[in-house]
Amino acid sequence: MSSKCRQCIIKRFNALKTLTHDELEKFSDHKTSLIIKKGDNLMTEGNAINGLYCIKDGKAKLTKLNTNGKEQIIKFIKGGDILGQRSILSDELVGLNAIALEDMHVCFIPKGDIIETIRENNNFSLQMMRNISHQLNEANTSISQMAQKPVKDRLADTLVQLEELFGVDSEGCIDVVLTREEIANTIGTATESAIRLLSNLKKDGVIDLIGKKIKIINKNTLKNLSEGY
Amino acid sequence: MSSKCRQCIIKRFNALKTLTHDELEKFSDHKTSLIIKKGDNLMTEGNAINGLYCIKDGKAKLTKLNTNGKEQIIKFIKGGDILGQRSILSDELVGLNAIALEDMHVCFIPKGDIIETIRENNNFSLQMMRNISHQLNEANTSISQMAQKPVKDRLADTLVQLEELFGVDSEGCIDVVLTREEIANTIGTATESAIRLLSNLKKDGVIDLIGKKIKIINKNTLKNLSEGY
DNA sequence: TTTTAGGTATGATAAATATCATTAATTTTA
DNA sequence: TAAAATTAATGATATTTATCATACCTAAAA
Repeated sequence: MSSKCRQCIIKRFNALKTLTHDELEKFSDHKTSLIIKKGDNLMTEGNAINGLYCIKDGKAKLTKLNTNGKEQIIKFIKGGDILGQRSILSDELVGLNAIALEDMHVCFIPKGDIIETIRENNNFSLQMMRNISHQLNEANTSISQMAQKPVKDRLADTLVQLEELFGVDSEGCIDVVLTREEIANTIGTATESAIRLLSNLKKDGVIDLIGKKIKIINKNTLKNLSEGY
Repeated sequence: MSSKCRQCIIKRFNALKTLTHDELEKFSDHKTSLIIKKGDNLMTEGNAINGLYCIKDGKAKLTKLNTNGKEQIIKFIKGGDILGQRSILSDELVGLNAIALEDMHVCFIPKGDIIETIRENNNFSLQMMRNISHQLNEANTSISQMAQKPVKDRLADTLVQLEELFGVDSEGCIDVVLTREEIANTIGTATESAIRLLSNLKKDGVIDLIGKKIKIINKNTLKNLSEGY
């Protein structure tokens, strides 16, 4: 069941690709494989974390609970992604909730092994830094967009990004199932507003709505909308 | 004029404190001291960066130019801060403009020395990671607040944060001079809206406005406002 | 299968925020 | 110092977005 890290495909996509044979063996020996059910938390805001999660399969939303009780979705993750680096590196509490959008297969690698590897393998730590730095850049862009762009533009941008991240299914729909509320919580608006704007985009022939699924018909129009045109 | 890094006070505040005697000497030999005039750019969005800036003295705003042409202020920095880590670590172009809010004294340390030190001094790179990770956490919080909180709450929060960051002058005013437009660009609203809300806060006796300077009279009320009460 | 609940959709209305216009104050420049 | 330019302030109005109400649809539960 629980296979070797050395053979895991996800190590191709991230900092794990810099690991030596011995380091991979160490991770293999110490790792735990777990299944996270849809709706369950992989990480919880404010908790301590004692390891790194490697997402083998499945999708999750990273959220923050606001003082007004509303959920803000900060980011989406999928197979190949690594979770928990930020908290481990800064030695701070977890800042985000990670909630499974569908059943997930995940490996957990204990903190000790990670810290040891950071200290010993320069390429690994450099790759981690690169990753976090990239995320910081994305976050800064997000701040700017949230602060300055109207809801309609943010929705258009989010749809384009979701398609790029998750791809499309056999019918050409964005390959992730989100409730309208989750879409609203991503762009930072009321659920009804998100629904209304989606309906408008459908009416204009820019997207199609098939149940919960969304199909982008005219990506260029969406891209223009996201920049305010 | 251009003193030794070893004696520089700012090394106490950040990753530089982990440097060895020899590393500090190396930095000292290669560094350039420069003076940035108020309004000048220290870094420019989209440019490559070939070193790290240590802020010895002065204040700057870190901004992003939106597609609609508006400036969004992402962060403020001051003496003791380091600039450019993110771009150097991720080997990406600079993501933010750094614009001096007053005349600044800055040291520039070439990229080569930084990369070398990252590879050789584990504590240094760990400290850098810690810093970036912390910034990422702050950025995520910012996203959530921008997306979910009304302008009034964001203004209240910003005022509290500015006072915590820059402290107060001899008259008890927040010790940084910002135009109303810059305040608006920080919280992501129209200049007139920011002005109006500041006027309201003054009318309610929560703050005082003395020219461009702002004095917080009731910090608790501001903190409550920032959480929507 | 009927019932129930959660999610989606849409109208009506209220509240928040932006824009436009104008004046006043302040700072910069000549 | 006077004139010009920038910044601040405030009213009037338009636009955006949220909230409330209700209906409809879909999927799970009894």
